[in-house]
Amino acid sequence: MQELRSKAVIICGTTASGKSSFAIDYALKNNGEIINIDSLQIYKELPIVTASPTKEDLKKVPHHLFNFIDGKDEFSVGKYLSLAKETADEIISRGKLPVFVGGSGFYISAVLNGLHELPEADIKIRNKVSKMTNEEIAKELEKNTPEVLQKININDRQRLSRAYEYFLQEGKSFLSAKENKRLGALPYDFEIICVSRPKDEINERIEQRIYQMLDDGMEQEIKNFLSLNIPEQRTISKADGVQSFKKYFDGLITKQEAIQEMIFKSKHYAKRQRTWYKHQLPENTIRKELIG
RNA sequence: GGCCAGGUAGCUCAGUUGGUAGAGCAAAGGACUGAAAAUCCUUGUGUCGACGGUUCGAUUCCGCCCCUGGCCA
Repeated sequence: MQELRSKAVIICGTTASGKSSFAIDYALKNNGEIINIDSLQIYKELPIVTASPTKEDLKKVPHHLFNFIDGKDEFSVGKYLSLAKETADEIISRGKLPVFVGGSGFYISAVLNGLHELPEADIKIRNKVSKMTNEEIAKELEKNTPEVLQKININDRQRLSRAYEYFLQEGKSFLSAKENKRLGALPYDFEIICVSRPKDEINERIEQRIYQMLDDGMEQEIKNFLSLNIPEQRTISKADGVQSFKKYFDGLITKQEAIQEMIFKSKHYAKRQRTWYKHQLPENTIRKELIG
């Protein structure tokens, strides 16, 4: 006999696809509560830039895991996964439906499939590795676990560094880690809805939304954020628009150029999301084209 | 109207001492296992402004015309 699993829903879609308002409607109709599954809306510092839910949204239906992590703190999919499980279990215990909403493919994959059993990144080791050049890291990997270099491009700084960090922590090849079983997949019966819109429409909505963000006080928000001096390497600092506006504040480019750069970055992000959703989501995903 | 500088990829420009061209950005496709809005990989034929001339051969030299800036009338 198969155990009876609780139901849960994941609603994903590219940036500016309208997934958030779709999700609110969905939650209202299905006795649901919304759980964030977006890697940047997790942080509290940039609600406007990250298009986090508005006060009006929050009034309509309960939202969880939005804008609560301090940008200077380290965060990870692993941490997200346990928070997500806790939150969803609690929602289910109250007889409600968990409705995950967000665009981060990596997080969605973790929720659905779990993560390989391996230790979290160690900040001390990461800081040490961060001082090395790609060539130096590659040389060390070549010496110790040469097979990982077949899989990782030498320019792919992040994966290169992660593989070497893992070696330093565990003394083993990062590839062997991927043979470990996956743990922590959330034990629910998932319905996955991937919303989309024609590409031209997404592009237009991206532009419109950025002008709306400007009206909503994005410039001041970014200024405040920059005054916190959170390192540029942190993901929160790489939210689309932040570095572009920093260049504008520093007098390196015009405001119009900063806006244009932010638009380009957002379009690139949407592109990467499309690729991910096309190839990485499970077969039974419901693909839904939104209109209007 | 005169002089000067330009007109080369969707954009900004480089280049060809005459043998039909290449960067950045954009665009398209792809990868992805605790940093993921991250990180990375692949993809460049375009009447080289139009028309004539010289030449085996012109985007390159010459003439003329058109367009865009700037300066002078």
